[in-house]
Amino acid sequence: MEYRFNEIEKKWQDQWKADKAYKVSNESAKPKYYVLDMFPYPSGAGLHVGHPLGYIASDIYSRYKRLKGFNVLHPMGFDSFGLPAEQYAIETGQHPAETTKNNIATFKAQLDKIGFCYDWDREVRTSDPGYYKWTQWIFLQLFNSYFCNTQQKARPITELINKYATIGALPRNGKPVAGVHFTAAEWNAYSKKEQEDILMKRRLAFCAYGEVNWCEALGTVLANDEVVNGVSERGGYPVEKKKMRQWYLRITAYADRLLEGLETVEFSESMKEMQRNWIGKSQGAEITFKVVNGESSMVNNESSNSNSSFTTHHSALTVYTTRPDTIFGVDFMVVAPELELVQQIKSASEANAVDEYIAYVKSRSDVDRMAEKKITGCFTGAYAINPFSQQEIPIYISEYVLAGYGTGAIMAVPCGDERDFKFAQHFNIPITNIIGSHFNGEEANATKEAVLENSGFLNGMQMMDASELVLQKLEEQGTGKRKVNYRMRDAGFSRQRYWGEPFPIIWTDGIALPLDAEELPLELPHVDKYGPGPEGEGPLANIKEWTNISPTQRRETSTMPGYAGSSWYFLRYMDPHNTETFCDRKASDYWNQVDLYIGGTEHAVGHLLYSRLWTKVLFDLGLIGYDEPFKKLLNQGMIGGVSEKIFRVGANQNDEANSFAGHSSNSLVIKWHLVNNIPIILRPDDGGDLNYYLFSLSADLDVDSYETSLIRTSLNCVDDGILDIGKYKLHKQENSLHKDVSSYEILLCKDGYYDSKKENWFNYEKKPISPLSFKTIQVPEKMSKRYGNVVNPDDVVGKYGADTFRMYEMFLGPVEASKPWDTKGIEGVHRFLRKLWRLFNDDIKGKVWTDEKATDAELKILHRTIKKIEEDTEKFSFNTAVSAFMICINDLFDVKCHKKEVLEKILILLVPYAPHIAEELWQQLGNDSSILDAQYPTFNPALLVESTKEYPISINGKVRANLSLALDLDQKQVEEIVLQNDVVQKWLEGKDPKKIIYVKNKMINVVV
RNA sequence: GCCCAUGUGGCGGAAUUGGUAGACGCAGCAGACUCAAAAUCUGCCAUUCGCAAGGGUGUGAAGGUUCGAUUCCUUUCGUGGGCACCA
Repeated sequence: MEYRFNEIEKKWQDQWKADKAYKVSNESAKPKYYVLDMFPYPSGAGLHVGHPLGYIASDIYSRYKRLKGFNVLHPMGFDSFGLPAEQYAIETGQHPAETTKNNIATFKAQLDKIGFCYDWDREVRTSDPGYYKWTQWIFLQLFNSYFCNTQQKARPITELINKYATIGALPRNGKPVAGVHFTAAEWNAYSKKEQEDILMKRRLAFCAYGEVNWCEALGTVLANDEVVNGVSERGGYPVEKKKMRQWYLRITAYADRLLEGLETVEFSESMKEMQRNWIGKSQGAEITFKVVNGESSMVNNESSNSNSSFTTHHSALTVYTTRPDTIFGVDFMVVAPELELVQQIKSASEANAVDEYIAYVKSRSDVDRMAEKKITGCFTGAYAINPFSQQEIPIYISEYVLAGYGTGAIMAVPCGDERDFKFAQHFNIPITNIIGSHFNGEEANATKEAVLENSGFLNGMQMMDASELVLQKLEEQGTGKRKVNYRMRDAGFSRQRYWGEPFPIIWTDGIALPLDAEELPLELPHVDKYGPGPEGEGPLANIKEWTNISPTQRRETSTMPGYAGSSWYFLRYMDPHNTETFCDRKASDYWNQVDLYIGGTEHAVGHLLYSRLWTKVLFDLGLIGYDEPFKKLLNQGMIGGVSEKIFRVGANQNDEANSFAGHSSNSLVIKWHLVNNIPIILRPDDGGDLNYYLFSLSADLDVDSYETSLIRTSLNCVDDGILDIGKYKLHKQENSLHKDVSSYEILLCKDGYYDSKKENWFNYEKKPISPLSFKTIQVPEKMSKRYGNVVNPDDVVGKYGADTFRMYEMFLGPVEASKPWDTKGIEGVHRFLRKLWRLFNDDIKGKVWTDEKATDAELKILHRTIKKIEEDTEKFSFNTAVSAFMICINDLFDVKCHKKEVLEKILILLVPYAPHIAEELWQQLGNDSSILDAQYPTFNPALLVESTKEYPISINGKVRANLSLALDLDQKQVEEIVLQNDVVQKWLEGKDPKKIIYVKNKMINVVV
């Protein structure tokens, strides 16, 4: 009987489904274990072989834990709201709900073929009304909460209202500031709208006008982490700054707790570091400088509610610095051009220049700014007064200072800051050196270890100590205070799109009123057109009857971003069908934190921070019992694709007269399609006729002198690294604008080696080459439909079976490592499974397993394997576990062991990795119950105890001999035996050894 | 520029945490079985000198600590990832 994996896998997948073998209960006497995968976005392209890597790892661990006696929750679902479905809808008119449904069906079919142990009864889809009802509900909890600074946690907003109505909002010390502080009486006298506006500034989900990343092409705003290098992460469209009313989550309030929480979870160091960088906490000081205007036209306006934190009059300029110790080195000030303050301090004589400069800055997009980092700026005509030296310091504006960070203004210390230094040079501002020889006048030196000079009362002090003293003085004078700053901004939470959760908010007379919980879910209305609405609003604004409830009531027309649904999905799995609450407290208490979370690093700052935030808020409000969602995070690497590339040769740089000379590499693409006899040059296989190449060009062509570039072929045209020219021509014909390919010549080139860095060939060796065999060049590249290098797991599973596929993906290397997919090695894993099969069944003889008693040697093989597999699985070292299985089967073959006593234990070890074959052979051994619930074998150390050890004997650290010695020998006995050894004698050359090192059970080293 | 990883045969990768470098697999070579192929099995497989016995060299590079270093330290180079006018 042979190993017919297709039949076996189908049979058991059906059986397990019928038996509900993966059904998980919330009631169990067993200890719980929660294994979670980052659920996929169901894209139209389906799964490729890279996706399941993490799923396989989590599946192995889940099954392992189950065998170990745990009640294991291992669910799967779909993050099914999002941009691509909507883009597709715009293009094709198909409703996102429809395409999403189809895509999910494809995904599920693909996943099921791999044999995962998901409890599909717990599946969640973020776009289901039954699911997003609770996303909306949690949003309302955020809306109805504020962050209490004394308790450092979220509290119901009603508590704040109570406080305002009874005691008001008064400063803890200092004078009340208008617009910020008020008494209870004042509060009670405010209009409803005024009260709501004040409350909005405290809500955890709030609405505000702010600069957002507006993407015109996508017709929506994007969160900071969705913008990469000034363009949208999805699609790569330009992004501009725009002031709009947006919803936000007040994640900045949780900055400290998000940082502290990292200490309590097992994430990789790099992952934690990324989150820390994103939060970007820094400690420093806010220092207030008095401002004098050049023409002394002092302004005296009330402070505005801009994003600067000005609380005093505009006769002052507050800056944020992490280096208060450099206060005497301040040679100028720089204010962000966007700040309103600029208008108030600019002097009459400079006003024109200032306005011109501001107009210039506005004209520049983020992309421009990043592309060319020019030094630009403009003097305002105003001066600031140094609070210690009382010196007048000129105030400039420049785009290098960001309005959104700190106070939007800096004190510039050119001797200690590179940017300040360059700015000073550019505008010829004299530089004060406060760090003596540390500053060479050529470039700034940001040292923290200098002794201060030219620094008034700080002279002679270490910078570190000076910081503290300056802070104290500032506080005494009331001109500054300690201040912690964060780079992180509040998270933009609205999108001008259709395919997302609608906000359960109705605008009434400009007040955002939440829906009642009973009115949820607020379902997405049906639309016919997905185009944007008027004035930058989303498609929902086009449906008047839905949007305009009454003359005074209007629905919110933006929808929630992609990360809304994924911020809490791990909770819904615990209690997916509950219609009363998002997740019953009993269920979330039972399953508690996710014990193991597996997913890619691409979500390091987005999804992980947001779900950590939501968890903390839910915890603060007493809705769940823990404030970190994920106990341990394992990052799987990305499996990349490999593109099969060939060379195209362009113009000969030296020979103008050549038939294809004179084309720049840019025009090559076109020329290649248009001009006859432009060669595609392929790296040829070994063997064949070198002259063919020279002959066909009838010239002594040196490829090195030509522009060469790599072009992709399609995987379909390549078999085992050899290009099929016929298929390739056909492929080109189908995909080319110019259907006539008859003129394309494919030529051979001398062999050489390929330098991937320079994308060029070097060092041609004169090897004979074959005119008929064309090797392609394999270049690792992202797996993408566009590149034609996608490998579908269905194909691999069809050819080798799910068990082989699972084990092979693990065998490729450590799960955390990124690597390109390469099908070549899969044969080895497949051979292993067939070999395992032959321990039970012979192709000719049929059943070969026996009931005989196992020998000690056989038990030793078994228990060595139990130990190794268990250890490796525990530490997620799945690649070495697979190799341990191979060693075990090889060993059992060597001793011809076909004994059930040994084999059935091996099968249990194998279940997590290759469940189908394990179950099949388990049943063949005569077991009635499923192997999925078998008991994990226990390792018996007694069986592996050895009495002797084959020691390597080294002389001066180099192994020269091996010697089998009893383990209970002491140093002296060992020395005697070792010295009698012939090889040792030879190396000693009659001398006495200086020293003999004997490490029990390890090695022996003789020092001569 | 800053931060974090990482570097081992033709290839993917092992190495019990300082103790026989290259497990396991792929590819390759030689052989067995077969009319043949597939499948399977056996042997070889870092490099170099040597008929062999046996030596030399070798974990990106250069130093150091140690009886002994892929592992620890210093310097340096390459690759990958993250952040990037964040004051």
